[in-house]
Amino acid sequence: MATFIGNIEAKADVKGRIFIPASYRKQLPEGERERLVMRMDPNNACLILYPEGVWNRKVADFKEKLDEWNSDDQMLLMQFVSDAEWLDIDSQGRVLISKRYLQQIGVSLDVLFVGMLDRIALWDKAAYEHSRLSSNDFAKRLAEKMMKKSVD
Amino acid sequence: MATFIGNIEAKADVKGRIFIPASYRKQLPEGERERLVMRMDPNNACLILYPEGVWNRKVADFKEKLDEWNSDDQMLLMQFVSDAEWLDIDSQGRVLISKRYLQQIGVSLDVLFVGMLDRIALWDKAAYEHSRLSSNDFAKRLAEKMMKKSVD
DNA sequence: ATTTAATTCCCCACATTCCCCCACAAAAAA
DNA sequence: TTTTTTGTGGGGGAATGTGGGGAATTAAAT
Repeated sequence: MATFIGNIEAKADVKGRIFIPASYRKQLPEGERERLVMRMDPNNACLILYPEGVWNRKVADFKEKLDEWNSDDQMLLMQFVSDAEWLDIDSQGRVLISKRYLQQIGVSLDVLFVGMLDRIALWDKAAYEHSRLSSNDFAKRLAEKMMKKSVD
Repeated sequence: MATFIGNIEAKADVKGRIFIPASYRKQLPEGERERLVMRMDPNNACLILYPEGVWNRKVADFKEKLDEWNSDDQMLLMQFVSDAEWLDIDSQGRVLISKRYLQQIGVSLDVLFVGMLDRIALWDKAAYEHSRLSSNDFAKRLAEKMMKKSVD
C-alpha cells in the first residue's frame, strides 16, 4: 500500500485547479489514478484526499460498525459521507476543487500537500504553517503519546 | 540489523546530489538499497536517513499508538510524517536532496555522515563541529544519564 | 422564456525541473 | 601495472507543473 509522506507546495490556478504532485500520483495503485475522494476535515481547516481503495475500506468499516436500523448511526454516516465528493483527475494530472471547498479551507492560491501515510491532506499554505505545533510542543506531546519511547 | 557507526565526509555537488558512502550502503539489507527515507530533525540542524525497514517499523508503531479518529493524534502524525521524504538512490549510489532541505541544515557542499546505529545523520560539516559538546560536558552529561538507570 | 453570468470541463501549448545515462577521475585491490 | 570499486560531473530528453482559450453545463437575473 502507498505511504504518502512529506509536504509539497503547489498552486491553485484561478479556476481552482490543483496539480496532484507526481510523486504522490505515482504511488496510487494501478487503476486508481483516475480519481480520488475528497473530504472536509471536520477538525482542521484542510481537505483530506483518499485513494479509492482506502476510501472503500473506510466505508466498509462504517457499514460494519454502524447499525443500519439505528437512526443515530445513520445520521453519523450521512454526515460523514455528505462532506465528501469524487474528484476526477484530468489529463494533466490536476483536480478541480469547487469554490466552496476552497473557501472553507481558506485557500489563497498557495496550497500544501501533506502526506498522512494512507491519505493526503490539502492545506492552505499559510494556514498550515499556523497550525503546526512548535517543535518543543510537538516533541513533548509525541513523546507522551508514544509512551516515553524515543521517537526520532 | 545494520549498525551504523563512525563519521564520513562527503561532498554535495551543485545539483544537490550526495554520494552515500559505500561502507554504509553495504550495510543496508539486501533489497533496501534502492531508497531511503530522509527526515528533518526538528531539534538539530541535520537530516536523518532511515533504511526502509527501520522507517516502516516506526510507522507501524505510530499507527498502533495513535488513534485515527482523534484529531490531536492525527496532527502529531502529520507533523512527524510531513518533514520526511523518500530518497531514491541513483545508479551511482547517490541521493538527490532538494534545495530546501539542504538549506535548512545549512549545507555548503561539505557534509558529514554520522552513524547512529539503526539510522544515519547527515550534517553540514562545519555545523556539526560547532554543535558538538566539549569533551568535558560530554563526559559529564553522559555519566549523569547512565547512572540514574535503569527504571523504565 | 430569454439573457447573462458563473462554473465546470476538455483541449492545446510552453517553460522548467528532474532524472536517466554516459563518461571519467581517484582510490583501492589484485 | 592493470583491474575493480568508489566517488564526481554534466548533457539532453522526458516528465512535471502552469497557464489560457473556449465549449458545455448550470445557476441567477430580468
